Amino acid sequence: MDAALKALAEPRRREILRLVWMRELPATDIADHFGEVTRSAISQHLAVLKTAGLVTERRDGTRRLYRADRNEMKKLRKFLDEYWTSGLERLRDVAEAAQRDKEKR
Amino acid sequence: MDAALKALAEPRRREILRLVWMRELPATDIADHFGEVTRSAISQHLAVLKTAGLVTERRDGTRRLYRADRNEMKKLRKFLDEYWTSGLERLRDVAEAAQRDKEKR
DNA sequence: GATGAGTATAAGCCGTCACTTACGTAAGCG
DNA sequence: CGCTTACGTAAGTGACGGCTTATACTCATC
Repeated sequence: MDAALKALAEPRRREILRLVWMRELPATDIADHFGEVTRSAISQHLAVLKTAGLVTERRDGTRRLYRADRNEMKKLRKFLDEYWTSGLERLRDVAEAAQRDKEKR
Repeated sequence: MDAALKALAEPRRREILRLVWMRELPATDIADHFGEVTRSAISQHLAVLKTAGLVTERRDGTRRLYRADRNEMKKLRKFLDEYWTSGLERLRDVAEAAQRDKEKR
């Protein structure tokens, strides 16, 4: 989850993710979309996305086809929705704060 | 939106955000929660979160009280939900890909 | 098996980032 | 007014991240 958020923090990776959101695309086509950057750079971004689980890779001959893993994105969304409000740690922190307040009085 | 995602990529900032999710908290109390890091570091994290709009600051005497801006988080969620599927650019890309396919044949 | 297309990986550069230490500032209090 | 409390800000450092250039890999084709 940490890796996914980090991966999304990079604008170029978000753009890639969008490109392969609805269809598979070979690395070259993805790279072509970014005129001002090397294929190598894109390849590295793809590696990051793949490691983060946000993208899947399928080989077809010499080509590698990438596609967004929408399910992983769904998990991320769920994480973002629930993380802040998840119970146990929440309660512990409230207790700690109350303790501090008490001590100060 | 870019700033918000970048801010969330840092685990410590997510933890801070969780601490001030349901209640205001002065900077010192937040810093105390992280035994292994300096107050200064936390202060800098708070600045990042504030710049990203994820947190609001309210002054009370010498203290500064922080609280999560839940509305901003909502906006972020919406962005994450819609970005990949937003129409126009999507269609343009599909057209481009089709063009490439055609040229290669 | 040599050649070429499609792609990853290695090495190195440079900017950014999280961190610490040191200092500055502003509000309350004696 | 001095002192303390609660904080931010400046400066410096080490690590990391994205980039390029150069090299290696892998699969099809001849």
